[in-house]
Amino acid sequence: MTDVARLAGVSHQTVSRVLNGHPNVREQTRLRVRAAIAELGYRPNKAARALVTGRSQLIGVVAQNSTLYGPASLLAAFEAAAAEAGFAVSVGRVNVLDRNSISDAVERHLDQRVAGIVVIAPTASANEAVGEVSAGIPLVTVDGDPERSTPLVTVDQAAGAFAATTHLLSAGHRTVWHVSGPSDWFDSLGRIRGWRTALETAGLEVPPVVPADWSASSGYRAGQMLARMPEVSAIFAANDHLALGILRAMSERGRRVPHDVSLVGFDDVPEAAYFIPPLTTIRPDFDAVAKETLELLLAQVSDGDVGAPQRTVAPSLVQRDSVAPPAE
Amino acid sequence: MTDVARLAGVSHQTVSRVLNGHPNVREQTRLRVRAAIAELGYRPNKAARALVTGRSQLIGVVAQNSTLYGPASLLAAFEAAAAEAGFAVSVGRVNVLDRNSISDAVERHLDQRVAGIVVIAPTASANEAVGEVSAGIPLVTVDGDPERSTPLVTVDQAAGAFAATTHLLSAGHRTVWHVSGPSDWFDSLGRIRGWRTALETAGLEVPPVVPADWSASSGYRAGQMLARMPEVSAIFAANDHLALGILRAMSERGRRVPHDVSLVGFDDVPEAAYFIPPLTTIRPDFDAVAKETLELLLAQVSDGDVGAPQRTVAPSLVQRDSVAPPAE
DNA sequence: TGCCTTGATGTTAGCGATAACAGGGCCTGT
DNA sequence: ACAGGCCCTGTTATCGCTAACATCAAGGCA
Repeated sequence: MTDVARLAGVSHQTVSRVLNGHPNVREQTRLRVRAAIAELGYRPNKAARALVTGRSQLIGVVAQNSTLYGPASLLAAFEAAAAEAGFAVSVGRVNVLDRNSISDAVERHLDQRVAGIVVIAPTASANEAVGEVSAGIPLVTVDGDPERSTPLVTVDQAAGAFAATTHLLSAGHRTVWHVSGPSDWFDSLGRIRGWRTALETAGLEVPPVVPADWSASSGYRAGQMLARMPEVSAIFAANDHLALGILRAMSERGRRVPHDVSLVGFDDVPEAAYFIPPLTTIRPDFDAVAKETLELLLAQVSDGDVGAPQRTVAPSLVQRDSVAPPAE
Repeated sequence: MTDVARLAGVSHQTVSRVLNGHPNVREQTRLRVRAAIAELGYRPNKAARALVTGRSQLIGVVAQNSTLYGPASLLAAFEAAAAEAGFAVSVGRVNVLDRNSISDAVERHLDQRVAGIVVIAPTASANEAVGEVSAGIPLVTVDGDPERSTPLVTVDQAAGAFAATTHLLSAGHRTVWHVSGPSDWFDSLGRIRGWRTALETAGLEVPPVVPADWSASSGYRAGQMLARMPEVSAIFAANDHLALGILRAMSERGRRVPHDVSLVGFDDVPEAAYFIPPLTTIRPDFDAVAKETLELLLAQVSDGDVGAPQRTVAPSLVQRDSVAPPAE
C-alpha cells in the first residue's frame, strides 16, 4: 500500500480512501491512485482490514453435514448470492444439530470476525441452540421455527403441501395420505400442516400420518405398507426421495402409478423427471431463499438491529405423470 | 490478551507462547495462563494472527457451482475433514470452469490470506487454468488431469470402470456398452479408459461410446437408442443418474432390467438402492479423497514444496439387482 | 570464582490497514 | 480584505497479535 502511495505521489491514507470509495477525493487523484494500483497489481490485505474494523468480508454459514438435496442446494445458492455481493462464505459443518456443536461452530466463526452468520436450522434442537447463541452479531436463521422472533427465511412448506394435496383432490381422489419427514424438522411439520389444512377445508377425512425420515429406504417401507391398503389412492410424500422409495414399493406389489395410485413429491430433485413414472412434485425456489437471506443479513450489517423480519418464499407445483384420477 | 496477561501475572508474549504451544514455558506458568484464559473466556483474534503471520487458518476451495452428487459430496467430506484439523473452509463457487473465473476465485482466496487452496478441477479447461495460477501457495487439485505434475488426488476412475465392466462380463455378457459423461471431464475419460481396457484384455469387441452428459435426461435419450438395439445386453453408465434415465427408457420400451438388459452405474447415490430395480454401482470413497487431499495440503503448508505427489483412491463395487446373466 | 550456556520471561517493533485529527488551499459572504 | 467554512490531503495512533531481541537467574565447567 505504501508502494502504491509512493507511485501515485500521495499518502497511504488517500489510497485507503480511494479503495473505500470515500467521497472527498479529487477525481484526478482518484485516477492516479487507481492507475498505480493497476500497475503494481496491488491487492488489499483483508486480514489487516478485518483487524482494524473488527469485521471481515466473510459470512459464516452453519449447516448440517449432510448431502440431503434441500440443504445442499440452499447452501450452493447462498454461496453464489454471497459471491455476487462480494462476500466470501465460510462453511462450518456440524454433525449433530445440538447446542454444543452449533455454539462451537458459531464461535469458530466469531473468531474469524465474520460479518454475519447464517444458520440452517431445520430442527427443533438446532433452533433452541440458535436462541442461546445470538451474540450481538448479524444472524439469520434459515428453515427455522416460524414461531421464533429472529430474522428468518423459509420456504413456505405449508403452501407447498396445500398445493400438492389440493392438486390430488382436484383429480378426484377422496382423500390423500401423507408420508412425512422426521417429526423434529420444521419442514416436516409445515408440510403436515398444509396437507391437513387442505383436507380439512375440503371437509374430508384426515388419515393418520405415515412417519418416515427423508430417505428412499424409509419411503420404501412406508410404501410397502400403503401398497397393501386398497383404499389408498393418493399419496403426498414429504420429499422426492421418499416418493422414489414409494414408487419402488408400489411397483413390487403390482400397483401402478398413476393408474392405481397417484403420488406427489416435494423438492423437485433434478432426476425426478426420470423416475418411473416422472414425478409430479413441489419445487422450492432456493435461489430466492438465498437472495432473501443475504438481504436480511446485509440489512443487519449496515443498519444494526432491524427487528425480526420473516420472509417466506412460495414454492411451485411441477406437473408430470404421477397423478391421475382414481381408478374406479 | 492483555487482560489475560494481567490476570495471570505474566506478559502478553507469554500468553502468546502458551497459545502456540511454544516449548520454553514453565509448566506452572502454562497452567496459570490457561486458567486465566478460561476464566475470562478469552478467544484469540484470528485476523490479527493472520495479519502478522501472513497466513490464516482458512483453506480456500474452488468448486463449480453445481449440485452434482460427486462434487457436492466431495466438498462436504472435505469440509468435515478440515474442521477436524482445526481449519475453516471458505468456498469460492464458480459458474464456469474457465481461466478467468478460476483465477478470480483463487485471487479472492489469496486476499483472505488462506493457508492453502484446493481446486476441484474435473474438466480440461479448469485444469489449464490451474496450471497458470499456482502462485507460490500450497495448492492441491482434486479430480484433475492425472498427467499434470501438481499435487493431485483423484478417485481411480479407471479401476472402478474396469471393475464394473468385468462384473458384467463375468455374468456372461458378450460385450458391454458404455454411456459416457461429458468428454471434457477427466472422470469420463478415466471411466472410458477402464471400460475399454476391461474389454480389450478379455479380447472382446469394443462398441462405440454412447455420449451423454451427467443428467438423467441425457441418460434417458441414450437409453431410448440402446433399447431399440436387441444386441445390447449389458450397459455400464458413467453415473447413477444416467442409469436412472436408462432404466426409464428401458421400462418404457418393455425391456426388463436385469432380465433383458443388465446395468451398472457409478457414484452410489443414496437413493440408488431404491431405483427399479436396485442399482448395482461403483462407490467412490469421498471421505478418503477428502482425507488425502487435506494431508497433501497440510504437508505443503508445513514443509514447503514437497514435489508433486499424486494419490488415487480405489472405489468399490456395490452389488444390487440390476445385473443378471444374458437372457438367451 | 568467574565465564559461558541454557531456559524462562519481558520488551520493543512491526504486520497493513482504518480512524481521528490536523492543516493548507480556495471559495464565500460581508 | 479578512474570517469562516468546506474540500482535499497528510500525520499519527491504533487494532491484536507474533518475531526478534534483550534480560535475568540458575547451573555447568574450567
